Amino acid sequence: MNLNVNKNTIVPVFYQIQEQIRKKIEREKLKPGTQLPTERELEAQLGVSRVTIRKAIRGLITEGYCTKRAGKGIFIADKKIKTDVHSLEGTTSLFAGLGKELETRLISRKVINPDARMIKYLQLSAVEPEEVLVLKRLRLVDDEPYILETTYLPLCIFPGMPNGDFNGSLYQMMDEQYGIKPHHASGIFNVMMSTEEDSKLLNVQLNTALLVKEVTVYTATNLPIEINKSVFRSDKFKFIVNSALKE
Amino acid sequence: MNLNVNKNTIVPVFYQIQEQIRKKIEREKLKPGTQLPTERELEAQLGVSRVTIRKAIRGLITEGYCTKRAGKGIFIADKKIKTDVHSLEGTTSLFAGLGKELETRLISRKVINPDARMIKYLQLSAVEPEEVLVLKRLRLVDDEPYILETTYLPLCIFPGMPNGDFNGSLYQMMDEQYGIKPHHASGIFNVMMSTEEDSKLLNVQLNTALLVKEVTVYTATNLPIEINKSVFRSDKFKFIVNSALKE
DNA sequence: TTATCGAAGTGGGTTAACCCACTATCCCAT
DNA sequence: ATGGGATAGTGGGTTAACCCACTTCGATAA
Repeated sequence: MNLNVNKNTIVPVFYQIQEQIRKKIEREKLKPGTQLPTERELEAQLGVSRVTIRKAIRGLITEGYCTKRAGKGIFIADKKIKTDVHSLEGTTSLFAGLGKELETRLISRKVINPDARMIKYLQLSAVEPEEVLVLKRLRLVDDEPYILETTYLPLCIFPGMPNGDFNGSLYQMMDEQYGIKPHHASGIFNVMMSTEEDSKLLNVQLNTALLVKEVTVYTATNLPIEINKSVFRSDKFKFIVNSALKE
Repeated sequence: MNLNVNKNTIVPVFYQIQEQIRKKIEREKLKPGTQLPTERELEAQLGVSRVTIRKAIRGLITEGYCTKRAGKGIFIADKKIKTDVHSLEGTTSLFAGLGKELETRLISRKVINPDARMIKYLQLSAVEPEEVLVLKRLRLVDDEPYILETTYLPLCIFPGMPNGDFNGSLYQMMDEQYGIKPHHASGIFNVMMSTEEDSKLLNVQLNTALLVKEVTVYTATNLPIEINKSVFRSDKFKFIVNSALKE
């Protein structure tokens, strides 16, 4: 690996290692898919403790440069997919555009009574709120999970929806079966650490940094039709921003 | 603090602690500004090692729930500012709208020869590229750093710019002195770990997760006038997304 | 009174050692 | 030939101990 460490400096050892590996990846001296030496090998080669090695790698994982898998090893991550932070219907069509085949796997479907937050964003009746269909779907490419998407759909707008087949494009289904077209959306974008469930489904280590986009989707007439929470693996995505400055 | 830990489970101890504190913050049982017990106190109270405590807190810091300061302690972070991922000119006006006084501190100004990336994005001459003014500016509120902004301005468009005063709104200056108005922008949005310089300037620990927006700004006639790289403290900001779906 | 220094307390970094869960492989019994 | 189980190797988690840098604040000295 050709790394070296200077202990007679204020710069933390874990940081020195992290930066050297990062630079090798950026300069493409380490290519996607390459396996790094094992933690115990790096420990011996560099003469530092395993804890320090792991601290160095953890930062690289947060930024999406590396992935780890217990029992297997540490690997250089593939290049990130650029996705537009705006385009929502993109999820299905984005991957088609990239020539990648997107698989959608339904994790769970249930009908629930909405909480205060959903009532507010979906503009449901405060007195007798309609039920909401909650879909949790995993988006995968080549059997590797990319996005965990949770969708909240008011049943008053989509009656009979709970019996649908959710392995295709949801927006196509809305259009074909209900004549409803999503038009615009607003919401927030943030960083979170993976929970146990996220980790299992997205096949990442517990407590990995993930990117979350949570938006309310409206029709052209400003009728809210969906709350969409998408959790993106940070080693798989970077986000494109296209802004028009306000007047 | 009223935390407890169960060691007879597969769920990692650090994660149990992290989740309990997170929930207390979300339920507002722990309010912004509150100081948490010291690492050594938590260690004693919970009967776990200090390393485990620190691992738990680190996740909360990445998500922006907590901040730490050597010599001082661990604190619950203030609520995040919601900022529109679109509006660029916002930086100065956003804070005005929030009733917060934004201070801009010039960190460095230099004139450089652009590299290949800048030539491409600023559409400079490939043969004899014009020089570029690089401004690094820190944006602060109440003496607390919020954003580290690096701006690349082609001197062919802004002659004489290097002698300006950069403690106000840059876009106002462009308009008043050069008659140039930013109109739209495009670029990427991502997560990164703080470098040594970032950490010092933004007053966060080395290797803290930060949010980066890097865009090229254009006039209404599609003339590129600026590359803007803004590094946001993840404990200070969440980002608003407003999308119009494409046809 | 004021400036300075140092002690105490905070988080930051590192180590060596240990046990566990997950993965792959290989060998053996069927 | 094949299924199953032991085994070795990977990362995941945790501990106790140590030293360091930064902050605070009080005691001391000018």
